[in-house]
Amino acid sequence: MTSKGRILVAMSGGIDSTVTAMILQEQGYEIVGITMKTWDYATSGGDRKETGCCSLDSINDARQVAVEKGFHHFIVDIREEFGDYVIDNFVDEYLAGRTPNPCVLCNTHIKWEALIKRADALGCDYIATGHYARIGEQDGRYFIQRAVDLNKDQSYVLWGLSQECLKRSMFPLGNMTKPEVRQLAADYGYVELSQKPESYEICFVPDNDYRGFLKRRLPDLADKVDGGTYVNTEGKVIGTHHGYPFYTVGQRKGLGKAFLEPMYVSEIIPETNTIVLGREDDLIRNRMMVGGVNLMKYDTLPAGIESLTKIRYKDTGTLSELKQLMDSRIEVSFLANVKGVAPGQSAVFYEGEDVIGGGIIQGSSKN
RNA sequence: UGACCCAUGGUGUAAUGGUAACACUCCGGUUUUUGGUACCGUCAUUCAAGGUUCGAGUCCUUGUGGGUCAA
Repeated sequence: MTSKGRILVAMSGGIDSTVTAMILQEQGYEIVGITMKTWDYATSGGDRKETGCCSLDSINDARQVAVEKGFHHFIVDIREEFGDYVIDNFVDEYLAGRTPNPCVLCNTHIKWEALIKRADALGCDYIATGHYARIGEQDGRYFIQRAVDLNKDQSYVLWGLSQECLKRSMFPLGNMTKPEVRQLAADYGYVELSQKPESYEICFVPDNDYRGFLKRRLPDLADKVDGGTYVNTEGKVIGTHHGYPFYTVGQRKGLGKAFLEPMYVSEIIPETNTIVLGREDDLIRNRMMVGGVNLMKYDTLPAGIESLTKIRYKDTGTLSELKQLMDSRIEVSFLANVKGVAPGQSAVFYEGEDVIGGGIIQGSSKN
């Protein structure tokens, strides 16, 4: 077999990772498929469903493709690490009054670490996934670039990857559109797979109800935090809520109480189980502090660098100035107002198509 | 228990005697590898009983339930 090298492909059994494997195989790589078992649906309740990145029940689908296409396939059980890290952090963050993004954590700390280790053990030069993103290189540094298909661009959730990981990662779908990928799947003979609908939820919350997940995880929580107070921006009590962990900054729906106008969660105060509600204008911010920063494109940020900063997954980004502080924090000054800056969510900095880096939002302010 | 005011969806309000409307909540959908946002949509209303009128949320009477003034 004329091989360009051995490559480890993370396969969920879904359309994207399956097509990824087949593209690379066609390009002459020797494929080693790997599927990570991160969570048991059997113990988490809810229906079985596919998800974008971690369709855990599709191990068999992945294996079948490997058999049909004639490459190796391994299953890695990382339930323990996944639980200790991603799920515990998920719960802890909500208890701290923040809004976690488990997919980012999982990519950064679980998925890629496990993949790299396996790649080494299996003698693979590269690892590949079905993410819609690209990788760029400049002055010896590697960085994520947004996908050609902006509708599917997943660069936002990949800001945490280290240089070591990036150096050895490939995203064959980064310059393709979703319709093209579907067509390819059909061309490869996987018609059913090519028509699989997209679906979405946190992979370990299959019923898409994170509040219910928290309650199942912490049986005493609901009673303990029920009956907290809503206050307005003047501090006046205007109602009661079901407990601060069940709300997120910027939230409008689900407040359970009618006010004269739309009200939004403006601030969460875990210490007193208080939620500050404000009008839409009260969500406006133009500065924020980002911690746990991972820089990709630069070793240290050029002074006064401007970036298009995203504060949530589906965000077109806001022009801003970045100022790197000593302790791996970045102070962001937005050049336009942003609304609903939620602590715990990821901030990702873009320069054109390139991801400068990212971090976790710690707090925000106005002027 | 003297006088006066009020009563409309789950909530807050609107409707010269002429098809009961708006906002918020709830629920559903679209979008989305997290949360959330945004957008679309559904359900649902005249306190009760009489009366006047071609026609009553609106006017009259009584009842009920609130509120205000009652040395």
